[in-house]
Amino acid sequence: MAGRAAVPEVIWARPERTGRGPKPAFTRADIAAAAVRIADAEGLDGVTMRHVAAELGCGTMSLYNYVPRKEDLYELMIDAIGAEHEMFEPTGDWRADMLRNAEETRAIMHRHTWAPRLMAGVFGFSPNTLRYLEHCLACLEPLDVPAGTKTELVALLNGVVTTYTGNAIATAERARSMPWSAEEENAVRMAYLGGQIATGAYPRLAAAFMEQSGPVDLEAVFRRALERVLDAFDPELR
Amino acid sequence: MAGRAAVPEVIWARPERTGRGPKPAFTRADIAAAAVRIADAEGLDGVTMRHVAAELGCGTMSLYNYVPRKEDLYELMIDAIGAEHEMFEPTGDWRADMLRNAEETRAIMHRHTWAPRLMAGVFGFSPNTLRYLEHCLACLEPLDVPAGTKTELVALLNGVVTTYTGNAIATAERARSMPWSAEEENAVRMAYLGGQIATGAYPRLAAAFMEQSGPVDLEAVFRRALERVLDAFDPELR
DNA sequence: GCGCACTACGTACGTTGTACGTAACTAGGA
DNA sequence: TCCTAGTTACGTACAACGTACGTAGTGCGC
Repeated sequence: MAGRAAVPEVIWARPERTGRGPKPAFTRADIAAAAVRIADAEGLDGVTMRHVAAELGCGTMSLYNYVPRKEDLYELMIDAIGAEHEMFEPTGDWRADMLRNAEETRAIMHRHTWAPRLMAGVFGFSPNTLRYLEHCLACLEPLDVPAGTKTELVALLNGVVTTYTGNAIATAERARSMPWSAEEENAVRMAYLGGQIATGAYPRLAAAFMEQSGPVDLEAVFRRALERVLDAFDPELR
Repeated sequence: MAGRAAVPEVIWARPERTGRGPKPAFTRADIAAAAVRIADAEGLDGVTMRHVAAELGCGTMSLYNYVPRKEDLYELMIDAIGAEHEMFEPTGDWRADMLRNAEETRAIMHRHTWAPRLMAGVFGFSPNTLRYLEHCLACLEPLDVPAGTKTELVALLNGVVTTYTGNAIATAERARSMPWSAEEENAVRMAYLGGQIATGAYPRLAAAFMEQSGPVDLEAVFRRALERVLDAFDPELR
């Protein structure tokens, strides 16, 4: 009975150990840690079943005892970095707390640049994701809106963080497997953009580019976006 | 001299035709259309170089004359569906216009369910992307904020649309290559979530779930998110 | 203590992106 | 006008991927 299940399966629902047979050599945490280590060092494309198995020191196919599909390995990775969230005691200032949560998410993603790409595609109700969601709801206790609105706030804020951080990181991550640097690629793209603007086909876009002096401060743009999202949920501002 | 360039390259910067040699059999539009057709019918994973070439009726490697890397094929696809934007005459009501733009983006993504996955990763300054950005800036003409703020609005709004639509679509798209339906997978995930909530480990999350009666109206959630983002940029509300 | 569920993992298959080599073709410079 | 250099076309080949399958060994529960 080695076949793969013909029915959907959530890896978190399957018990890590079922009393029978030899003791497993690794825990899920071991496997997740190995995969994260590789992704950090070599990028997400370095995370192959063979490579993770080698990192653990076991045969490739042994991995499939723990992880039925590669996608589940990704879920393990997301859950693993979810543990890096600090889950601090809420201060009573929901805005400040949520801002802190968002900044922390961003920091985690910068530590693990492959995270945005993964999070965009996975539904993700892993244990640590749930704990983080619960933590956010705790921070939002002082906010006087329906619970449903609070989850919408968390979702929207997370989405914005992922999008912004993901975009900021995407070029760097992609450049990893290329024979050129992220700066070089960026320069080429900007040169092309400049050329297009110079054609006069995009007057308003041109004006927007002329307006700014010096390079864009992505950090500030990100922070402004967060503030705006929080504004949109603040009853005192409406 | 068949080697690939050792320097970053933007496909849009390379001329489609350089007077020398035999006439190319296809245009970039042909290729993009073929790839889009396949992705619509079989999902993004169906878009392989071999498959696209077969759809065009040429040898696999001939494709590489037009598209140096597969990633560039993706850029072609994104640009192609960008042409589906309506670029209507701005009405003078920037909120209504931007709402319409966002709804249109969402509609396009629902027509091409692979789009969110692609857009998340690509920097994207394709011709049609630029035209759409210019169109948005035209719609935002009546809004009295700096041009930089306007581009931030467009970016944020687009990010929210992509995130929300992408999440809504992700499960369906993934289920395509699996032996089970999206509904089945969703049911299993929800069952797991219910079980977790029932443990009492996530009291606030549990409360949020008990609060809602019936299934979530994703459409309404999406629309509320849009309104909130627009609110956040509306000077009259601050 | 017996049997069965489980772990371990080597082998093998189908598929992917794409490097490389070769043949055919055509526009510009002589 | 012819020559030649740059293009197009595409078959072959390779390395790497996810993973199905089979077999051997292990140890818990009855």
